Amino acid sequence: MRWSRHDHGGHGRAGYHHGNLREALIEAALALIAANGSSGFTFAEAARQAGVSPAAPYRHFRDREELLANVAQLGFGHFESALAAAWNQGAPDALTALGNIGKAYLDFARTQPGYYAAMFEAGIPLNATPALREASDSAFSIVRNAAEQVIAKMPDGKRPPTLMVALHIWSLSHGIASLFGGRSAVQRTLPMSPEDLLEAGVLVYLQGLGLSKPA
Amino acid sequence: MRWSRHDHGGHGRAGYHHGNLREALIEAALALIAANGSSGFTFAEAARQAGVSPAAPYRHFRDREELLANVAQLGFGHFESALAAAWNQGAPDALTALGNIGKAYLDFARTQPGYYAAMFEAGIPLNATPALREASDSAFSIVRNAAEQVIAKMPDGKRPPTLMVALHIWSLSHGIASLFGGRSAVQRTLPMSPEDLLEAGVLVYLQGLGLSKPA
DNA sequence: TGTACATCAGTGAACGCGCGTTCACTGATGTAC
DNA sequence: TGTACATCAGTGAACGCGCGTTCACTGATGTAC
Repeated sequence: MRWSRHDHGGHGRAGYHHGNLREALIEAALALIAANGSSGFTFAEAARQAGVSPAAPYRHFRDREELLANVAQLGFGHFESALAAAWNQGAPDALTALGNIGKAYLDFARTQPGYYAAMFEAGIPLNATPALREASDSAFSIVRNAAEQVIAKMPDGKRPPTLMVALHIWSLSHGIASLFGGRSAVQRTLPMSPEDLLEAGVLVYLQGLGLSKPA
Repeated sequence: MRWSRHDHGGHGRAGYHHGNLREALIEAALALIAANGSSGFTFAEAARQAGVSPAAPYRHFRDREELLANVAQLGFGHFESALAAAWNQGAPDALTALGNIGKAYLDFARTQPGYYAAMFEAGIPLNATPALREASDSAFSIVRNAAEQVIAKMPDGKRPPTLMVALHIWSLSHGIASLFGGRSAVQRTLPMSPEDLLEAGVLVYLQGLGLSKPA
């Protein structure tokens, strides 16, 4: 956290102006959502954590929902990066890399519960903002692109629709994350890790498409 | 809605005792959740809709969460019935019947948004109540049993673990329902219906297991 | 470089609201005799 | 069949609370000249 240039050392805010309030509010919201779920976040509490009066947030966000939408949008950005890193341009091979995307999905749900809840559980419509929709689409396009490259290796006549495959992978990952990942309250107990469950599911699915892992 | 025996015709409640308050509160909660999401339900409003003072619900539920847990439990009961009906004892054949379970899953999410949200989105831990856990387990066992019967037709050495298959089907259904089903706020637009997406996914998956639909 | 001034990003007090929960109470119901 | 009484399932008033939001305001910043 950075304060305005009038900060006089470690005593917290010194200046009248915060200097970084917008980001501080987003961080506070993130922490609150991670701790208490998406409904356990209030505008007032976020202001309090940022060390600012309850009216101050209105200089930066129209209302509570606009702040939430911003958190979700940022979340999709990080999500996209995480998925892209997992894909790693298809290395070592497309099938393995696609599996890594699934693992990254679960990993994100677990390690970024604040973002994840804002993105998928807060009830914010994806088209609340054009930017939000774009961020979400970009993240999805990583999966779509991965599916495309996996499919490209199939014999010509047997290629399934890219979008469908991408949606299946996404949905399976999302379902497993929702039901067993995160430390969501639903928590059904499992005889295997969510990661293993997902990996096995993706393998079976790809086999059904006529693909199997290279030895 | 039935009132106490002191009801004197269509004028609403007449007696001092409601006679059916517990059920009326559950119905009110259900309607509120369906209309406003799981967080848009309050104890006070439920009491109001049941035509009763705000203190009355405490005669039947310890607190808001206990009422929610009851709604979720009832929901799992209806869910189980719906899945069992879709399975229809494996008719006409196990593979088709398994697909029908998936469709019933989506159908339930869409037509019973109140129950669905209480069950999966309200953040009620499954072990809030032993009865809740049991209701949830019973519903899942329908899928597990269906998977078992599908697998039973496979050649001896190639049978995958029943539980794993059941979890994959459940997860894929749940993921599609969460992302594209219901009239949830996440609503990504699709080039196909959620039902078709799920059916295709299940088919590919089963093919990956070495099964294909009988002609 | 200095000064006047517009703009920006905060303050803090106040509002109305609805919520969850409690309390002593009371009307209605059911049961023992 | 009637009466006394325990129990049950409501009432309604009140509480403290935190929220979202507004308002007129003011200190700090940046810019024109």
